[in-house]
Amino acid sequence: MLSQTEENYLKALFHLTSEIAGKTEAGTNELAATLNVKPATVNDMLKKLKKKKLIVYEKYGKISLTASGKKQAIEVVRKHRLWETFLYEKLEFSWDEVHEVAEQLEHIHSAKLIERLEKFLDYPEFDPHGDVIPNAKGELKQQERKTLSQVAVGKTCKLVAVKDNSASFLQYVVQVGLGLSSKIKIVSRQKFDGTLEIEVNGKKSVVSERFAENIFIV
Amino acid sequence: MLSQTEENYLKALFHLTSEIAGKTEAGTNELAATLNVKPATVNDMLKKLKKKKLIVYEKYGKISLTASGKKQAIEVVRKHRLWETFLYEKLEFSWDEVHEVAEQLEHIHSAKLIERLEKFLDYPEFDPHGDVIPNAKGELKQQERKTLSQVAVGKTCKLVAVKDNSASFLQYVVQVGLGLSSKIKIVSRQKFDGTLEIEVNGKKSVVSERFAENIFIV
DNA sequence: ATATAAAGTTAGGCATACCTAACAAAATAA
DNA sequence: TTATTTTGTTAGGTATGCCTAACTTTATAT
Repeated sequence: MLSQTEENYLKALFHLTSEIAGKTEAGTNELAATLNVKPATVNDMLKKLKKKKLIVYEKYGKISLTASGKKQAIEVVRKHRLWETFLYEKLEFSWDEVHEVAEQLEHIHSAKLIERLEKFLDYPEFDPHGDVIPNAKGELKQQERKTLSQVAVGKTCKLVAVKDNSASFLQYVVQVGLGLSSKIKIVSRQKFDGTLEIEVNGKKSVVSERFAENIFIV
Repeated sequence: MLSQTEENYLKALFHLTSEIAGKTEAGTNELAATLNVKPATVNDMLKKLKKKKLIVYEKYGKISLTASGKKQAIEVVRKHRLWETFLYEKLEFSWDEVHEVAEQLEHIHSAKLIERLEKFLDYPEFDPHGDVIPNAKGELKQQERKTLSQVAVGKTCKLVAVKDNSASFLQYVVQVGLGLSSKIKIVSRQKFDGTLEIEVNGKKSVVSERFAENIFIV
């Protein structure tokens, strides 16, 4: 049985290596930043997780999940999203309140509890944030993703991944105020070259069609 | 914020010093047995809890909860019993499955969660075991207890406390197969002297009226 | 009243999960 | 290509919560 901490490491690795499309490996510092601990602490845990065959990792190398590690990470994600759905739909929590409590609830160990909770919620497919809830077999229905370039003017969508992985592109993404789960509103589109005006957290930006083709949204 | 372990110590102390009527203090070994740890471990924790002013305790002395400690213990009990009710009523857990999972759920920290859960369950007064659920203020409605001698023939009741605290009596109680929460069925009563025939876990015993007057039931 | 048993305490250890400080390797920039 | 920055590692330390073994105090029994 994994500790809460181990589960959190696996979950963070899962998000770092699969939600941002294309990236299949993560680094020590990156993981440390995600978990709000120091790189030295992560290093300790990497050795432990490797010994348990939950990650693939060599000294000074990149980190990725093994099949076993990924399976357990997805189970945690599944629990998290089911609990978020419960809090939102049954206990009338607001969109922004569910996450923190679900962070705790996701670590409750009981297969029957999750099975029954899922049934009680009538087998939801998406959590309150629109993220896919993995099924009991750990299958993550691939969200059919469109790119930002395909969204109609006036619509709002959510960033779920980026296609290009280069530093220059990612820095650009950050500069526009975007990140995973950012809500993007399409303000206007130029017929000439597909240039978009978008709005993110009240801030408007103009981006090229090529940029938009590299943003996966839902 | 208390750790899960600290919460478990307070909860155990609460049960040891208030559920068995009359007893207001507990001992190190007793607490160790309840928590399935060694007395030395309990000793460490006692120092910690004392420093936090959650318990009253002197070296080689008996242990009891301070007002603050009791309040926090009751909060844990409240959470536990609300979760048990949720599992039983909403997720169709059986009577004997709820406890283990509630042991985990009771440690989730979120005032709003418990508030909303209680509302969702429509402010239940008793958990699936018939135990009183403390309200949000930590008030434990005193269960009006009858004694075993007042129960009608054919009825089944639950032992919640004993009146007499002597070793001879308690040993007798154990000998009859009774303990806290035992279910007792009244098989027959002699008109002559109130002698009862009772059934506990399928085992029948004959006890005197005086014995029955010393057993609190619900 | 004293011997024995039970209850409680202390010292020293261990694993987990965190830290800082110093260092080593790899990536980036001049 | 060498200097610098970034990234990653190691060693040694901390607090929590558990342990065993040895000891002390209190309670019980003769």
